[in-house]
Amino acid sequence: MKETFGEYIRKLRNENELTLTQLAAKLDLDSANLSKIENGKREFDEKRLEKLAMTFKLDLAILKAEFYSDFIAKKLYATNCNNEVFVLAEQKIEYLKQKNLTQSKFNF
Amino acid sequence: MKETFGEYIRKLRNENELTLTQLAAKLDLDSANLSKIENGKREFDEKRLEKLAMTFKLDLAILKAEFYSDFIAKKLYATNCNNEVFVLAEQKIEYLKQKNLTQSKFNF
DNA sequence: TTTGACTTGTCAATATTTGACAAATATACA
DNA sequence: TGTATATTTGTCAAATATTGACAAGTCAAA
Repeated sequence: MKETFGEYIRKLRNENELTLTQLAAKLDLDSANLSKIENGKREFDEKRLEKLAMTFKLDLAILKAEFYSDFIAKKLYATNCNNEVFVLAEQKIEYLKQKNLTQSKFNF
Repeated sequence: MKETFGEYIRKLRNENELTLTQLAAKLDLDSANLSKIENGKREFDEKRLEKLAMTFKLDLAILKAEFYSDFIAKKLYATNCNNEVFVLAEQKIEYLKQKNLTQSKFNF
Protein backbone atom coordinates (compact mmCIF):
# COMPACT_ATOMS: atom_id res chain seq x y z
CA MET A 1 0.00 0.00 0.00
CA LYS A 2 1.43 3.34 -1.09
CA GLU A 3 2.57 5.84 1.47
CA THR A 4 1.75 9.57 1.37
CA PHE A 5 3.93 11.95 -0.61
CA GLY A 6 5.36 13.37 2.60
CA GLU A 7 6.33 9.93 3.82
CA TYR A 8 7.84 9.20 0.43
CA ILE A 9 10.08 12.25 0.71
CA ARG A 10 11.09 11.27 4.20
CA LYS A 11 11.99 7.80 3.00
CA LEU A 12 14.11 9.22 0.19
CA ARG A 13 15.80 11.60 2.58
CA ASN A 14 16.62 8.89 5.07
CA GLU A 15 17.88 6.49 2.43
CA ASN A 16 20.24 9.22 1.30
CA GLU A 17 21.19 10.13 4.84
CA LEU A 18 20.31 13.78 4.61
CA THR A 19 19.05 15.94 7.44
CA LEU A 20 15.98 18.12 7.07
CA THR A 21 18.27 21.12 6.84
CA GLN A 22 20.38 19.56 4.12
CA LEU A 23 17.47 18.51 1.94
CA ALA A 24 15.60 21.74 2.61
CA ALA A 25 18.59 23.69 1.32
CA LYS A 26 18.65 21.66 -1.89
CA LEU A 27 14.96 22.36 -2.36
CA ASP A 28 15.29 26.02 -1.42
CA LEU A 29 12.99 25.55 1.52
CA ASP A 30 12.94 26.14 5.27
CA SER A 31 13.74 22.98 7.27
CA ALA A 32 10.79 23.59 9.58
CA ASN A 33 8.48 23.66 6.61
CA LEU A 34 10.01 20.54 5.12
CA SER A 35 9.30 18.84 8.41
CA LYS A 36 5.67 19.86 8.11
CA ILE A 37 5.54 18.56 4.56
CA GLU A 38 6.93 15.20 5.57
CA ASN A 39 4.38 15.03 8.36
CA GLY A 40 1.51 15.95 6.11
CA LYS A 41 0.90 19.32 7.73
CA ARG A 42 1.75 21.32 4.64
CA GLU A 43 1.66 20.62 0.96
CA PHE A 44 4.77 20.12 -1.12
CA ASP A 45 4.85 22.80 -3.76
CA GLU A 46 4.39 21.55 -7.32
CA LYS A 47 7.09 23.90 -8.56
CA ARG A 48 9.74 22.05 -6.57
CA LEU A 49 9.11 18.66 -8.16
CA GLU A 50 11.91 19.18 -10.63
CA LYS A 51 14.43 20.03 -7.91
CA LEU A 52 13.33 16.97 -5.99
CA ALA A 53 13.79 14.78 -9.04
CA MET A 54 17.27 16.14 -9.63
CA THR A 55 18.29 15.79 -5.99
CA PHE A 56 17.48 12.10 -5.90
CA LYS A 57 18.06 11.41 -9.59
CA LEU A 58 14.50 10.28 -10.11
CA ASP A 59 12.39 10.23 -13.22
CA LEU A 60 10.22 13.33 -13.14
CA ALA A 61 7.23 11.48 -14.58
CA ILE A 62 7.32 8.97 -11.75
CA LEU A 63 7.59 11.73 -9.21
CA LYS A 64 4.68 13.55 -10.76
CA ALA A 65 2.60 10.41 -10.58
CA GLU A 66 3.42 10.14 -6.87
CA PHE A 67 2.61 13.77 -6.32
CA TYR A 68 -0.65 14.08 -8.20
CA SER A 69 -1.98 10.76 -6.99
CA ASP A 70 -1.41 12.03 -3.47
CA PHE A 71 -3.25 15.20 -4.30
CA ILE A 72 -6.21 13.26 -5.64
CA ALA A 73 -6.22 10.77 -2.80
CA LYS A 74 -6.37 13.49 -0.18
CA LYS A 75 -9.19 15.23 -1.97
CA LEU A 76 -11.29 12.13 -2.42
CA TYR A 77 -10.57 10.85 1.06
CA ALA A 78 -11.70 14.18 2.48
CA THR A 79 -14.92 14.21 0.49
CA ASN A 80 -16.03 10.61 0.92
CA CYS A 81 -16.30 10.02 -2.79
CA ASN A 82 -16.27 6.44 -3.98
CA ASN A 83 -14.04 5.11 -6.71
CA GLU A 84 -16.66 5.60 -9.39
CA VAL A 85 -15.18 9.09 -9.56
CA PHE A 86 -12.10 7.65 -11.27
CA VAL A 87 -14.17 6.30 -14.12
CA LEU A 88 -15.82 9.66 -14.64
CA ALA A 89 -12.49 11.44 -14.43
CA GLU A 90 -10.98 9.23 -17.11
CA GLN A 91 -13.92 9.96 -19.37
CA LYS A 92 -13.57 13.66 -18.76
CA ILE A 93 -9.87 13.60 -19.54
CA GLU A 94 -10.68 11.97 -22.87
CA TYR A 95 -13.33 14.58 -23.44
CA LEU A 96 -10.89 17.41 -22.74
CA LYS A 97 -8.35 15.91 -25.11
CA GLN A 98 -10.97 15.55 -27.80
CA LYS A 99 -12.17 19.08 -27.23
CA ASN A 100 -8.67 20.46 -27.46
CA LEU A 101 -8.10 18.63 -30.74
CA THR A 102 -11.22 19.98 -32.40
CA GLN A 103 -10.51 23.49 -31.19
CA SER A 104 -6.86 23.56 -32.18
CA LYS A 105 -7.72 23.60 -35.84
CA PHE A 106 -7.18 27.33 -35.40
CA ASN A 107 -3.70 27.06 -33.95
CA PHE A 108 -1.32 26.98 -36.90
CA MET B 1 -18.00 10.73 -23.19
CA LYS B 2 -18.71 12.89 -20.15
CA GLU B 3 -18.98 16.64 -20.50
CA THR B 4 -17.30 19.15 -18.18
CA PHE B 5 -19.01 20.23 -14.98
CA GLY B 6 -19.78 23.63 -16.47
CA GLU B 7 -21.44 22.04 -19.47
CA TYR B 8 -23.35 19.76 -17.16
CA ILE B 9 -24.79 22.74 -15.29
CA ARG B 10 -25.69 24.41 -18.52
CA LYS B 11 -27.49 21.28 -19.67
CA LEU B 12 -29.45 21.11 -16.42
CA ARG B 13 -30.31 24.77 -16.67
CA ASN B 14 -31.53 24.48 -20.24
CA GLU B 15 -33.54 21.35 -19.54
CA ASN B 16 -35.26 23.25 -16.78
CA GLU B 17 -35.66 26.35 -18.91
CA LEU B 18 -33.98 28.73 -16.55
CA THR B 19 -32.00 31.82 -17.54
CA LEU B 20 -28.56 32.46 -16.14
CA THR B 21 -30.05 35.14 -13.93
CA GLN B 22 -32.70 32.79 -12.57
CA LEU B 23 -30.33 29.97 -11.76
CA ALA B 24 -27.70 32.35 -10.44
CA ALA B 25 -30.24 33.75 -7.98
CA LYS B 26 -31.04 30.25 -6.73
CA LEU B 27 -27.36 29.60 -6.23
CA ASP B 28 -26.72 33.00 -4.67
CA LEU B 29 -24.34 33.90 -7.45
CA ASP B 30 -23.81 36.66 -10.00
CA SER B 31 -25.17 35.72 -13.44
CA ALA B 32 -21.97 36.89 -15.10
CA ASN B 33 -19.98 34.53 -12.94
CA LEU B 34 -22.34 31.65 -13.58
CA SER B 35 -21.78 32.25 -17.27
CA LYS B 36 -18.04 31.95 -16.71
CA ILE B 37 -18.55 28.76 -14.75
CA GLU B 38 -20.61 27.20 -17.52
CA ASN B 39 -17.96 28.19 -20.02
CA GLY B 40 -15.14 26.79 -17.93
CA LYS B 41 -13.61 30.17 -17.16
CA ARG B 42 -14.24 29.96 -13.44
CA GLU B 43 -14.61 27.13 -11.01
CA PHE B 44 -17.91 26.23 -9.43
CA ASP B 45 -17.58 26.62 -5.69
CA GLU B 46 -17.76 23.38 -3.74
CA LYS B 47 -19.91 25.00 -1.09
CA ARG B 48 -22.75 25.49 -3.56
CA LEU B 49 -23.08 21.83 -4.48
CA GLU B 50 -25.90 21.36 -2.01
CA LYS B 51 -27.88 24.28 -3.39
CA LEU B 52 -27.38 22.92 -6.86
CA ALA B 53 -28.61 19.50 -5.80
CA MET B 54 -31.71 21.00 -4.23
CA THR B 55 -32.45 23.24 -7.19
CA PHE B 56 -32.53 20.34 -9.62
CA LYS B 57 -33.58 17.68 -7.12
CA LEU B 58 -30.45 15.65 -7.71
CA ASP B 59 -28.69 13.16 -5.49
CA LEU B 60 -25.84 15.02 -3.82
CA ALA B 61 -23.52 12.03 -4.09
CA ILE B 62 -23.97 11.93 -7.86
CA LEU B 63 -23.35 15.63 -8.10
CA LYS B 64 -20.23 15.33 -5.99
CA ALA B 65 -18.96 12.59 -8.27
CA GLU B 66 -19.50 14.89 -11.26
CA PHE B 67 -17.79 17.74 -9.51
CA TYR B 68 -14.72 16.03 -8.13
CA SER B 69 -14.14 13.97 -11.23
CA ASP B 70 -14.08 17.24 -13.14
CA PHE B 71 -11.62 18.66 -10.68
CA ILE B 72 -9.34 15.65 -11.09
CA ALA B 73 -9.68 15.53 -14.85
CA LYS B 74 -8.65 19.17 -15.23
CA LYS B 75 -5.65 18.67 -13.00
CA LEU B 76 -4.41 15.56 -14.75
CA TYR B 77 -5.12 16.95 -18.19
CA ALA B 78 -3.09 20.04 -17.33
CA THR B 79 -0.14 18.03 -16.05
CA ASN B 80 0.09 15.34 -18.71
CA CYS B 81 -0.14 12.53 -16.23
CA ASN B 82 -1.11 9.15 -17.51
CA ASN B 83 -3.83 6.99 -16.01
CA GLU B 84 -1.41 5.06 -13.85
CA VAL B 85 -2.01 7.90 -11.42
CA PHE B 86 -5.48 6.52 -10.71
CA VAL B 87 -4.05 3.24 -9.51
CA LEU B 88 -1.69 5.02 -7.16
CA ALA B 89 -4.46 7.29 -5.92
CA GLU B 90 -6.68 4.33 -5.08
CA GLN B 91 -3.85 2.78 -3.10
CA LYS B 92 -3.24 6.00 -1.25
CA ILE B 93 -6.90 6.37 -0.38
CA GLU B 94 -6.78 2.89 1.13
CA TYR B 95 -3.64 3.85 2.98
CA LEU B 96 -5.26 6.98 4.39
CA LYS B 97 -8.28 5.00 5.54
CA GLN B 98 -6.05 2.44 7.18
CA LYS B 99 -4.00 5.14 8.82
CA ASN B 100 -7.07 6.87 10.16
CA LEU B 101 -8.33 3.62 11.63
CA THR B 102 -5.12 2.87 13.49
CA GLN B 103 -4.88 6.41 14.77
CA SER B 104 -8.46 6.68 15.91
CA LYS B 105 -7.91 4.23 18.70
CA PHE B 106 -7.52 7.43 20.72
CA ASN B 107 -10.86 8.91 19.72
CA PHE B 108 -13.38 7.50 22.13
C1' DT C 1 -33.68 49.55 -32.37
C1' DT C 2 -35.30 47.75 -28.19
C1' DT C 3 -35.31 44.00 -25.02
C1' DG C 4 -33.59 40.15 -22.68
C1' DA C 5 -29.94 36.66 -22.49
C1' DC C 6 -25.42 35.97 -22.33
C1' DT C 7 -20.26 37.09 -22.38
C1' DT C 8 -16.14 39.39 -21.16
C1' DG C 9 -12.98 42.43 -18.59
C1' DT C 10 -11.72 44.40 -14.50
C1' DC C 11 -10.71 45.10 -9.70
C1' DA C 12 -11.24 45.52 -4.72
C1' DA C 13 -12.31 42.43 -1.05
C1' DT C 14 -11.57 38.09 0.90
C1' DA C 15 -9.38 33.87 1.60
C1' DT C 16 -5.57 30.80 1.29
C1' DT C 17 -0.78 29.57 1.00
C1' DT C 18 3.92 30.47 1.76
C1' DG C 19 8.34 31.85 3.81
C1' DA C 20 10.47 32.89 7.77
C1' DC C 21 11.68 32.84 12.40
C1' DA C 22 11.46 31.65 17.40
C1' DA C 23 10.77 28.37 20.67
C1' DA C 24 9.86 23.70 22.22
C1' DT C 25 10.99 18.94 22.07
C1' DA C 26 13.53 14.83 20.88
C1' DT C 27 17.72 12.20 20.04
C1' DA C 28 22.53 10.88 20.31
C1' DC C 29 26.49 10.54 22.63
C1' DA C 30 30.82 12.10 25.32
C1' DT D 1 24.39 14.29 33.37
C1' DG D 2 25.10 18.27 29.68
C1' DT D 3 25.41 19.73 25.16
C1' DA D 4 25.16 19.56 20.25
C1' DT D 5 22.26 18.39 16.53
C1' DA D 6 17.83 17.16 14.55
C1' DT D 7 13.15 17.68 14.39
C1' DT D 8 8.62 19.61 15.52
C1' DT D 9 5.32 23.12 16.42
C1' DG D 10 3.30 27.78 16.61
C1' DT D 11 2.84 32.10 14.72
C1' DC D 12 2.38 35.81 11.49
C1' DA D 13 3.27 39.04 7.76
C1' DA D 14 3.80 38.83 2.91
C1' DA D 15 2.75 36.84 -1.34
C1' DT D 16 -0.89 34.50 -4.19
C1' DA D 17 -5.17 33.05 -5.55
C1' DT D 18 -10.11 33.23 -5.53
C1' DT D 19 -14.44 35.54 -5.26
C1' DG D 20 -18.14 38.93 -5.66
C1' DA D 21 -19.60 42.66 -7.99
C1' DC D 22 -20.38 45.69 -11.59
C1' DA D 23 -19.79 47.92 -16.15
C1' DA D 24 -19.70 47.35 -20.83
C1' DG D 25 -19.80 44.44 -24.52
C1' DT D 26 -22.04 40.96 -28.06
C1' DC D 27 -25.84 38.34 -29.81
C1' DA D 28 -30.52 36.97 -31.29
C1' DA D 29 -35.36 37.57 -31.61
C1' DA D 30 -39.12 40.53 -32.31
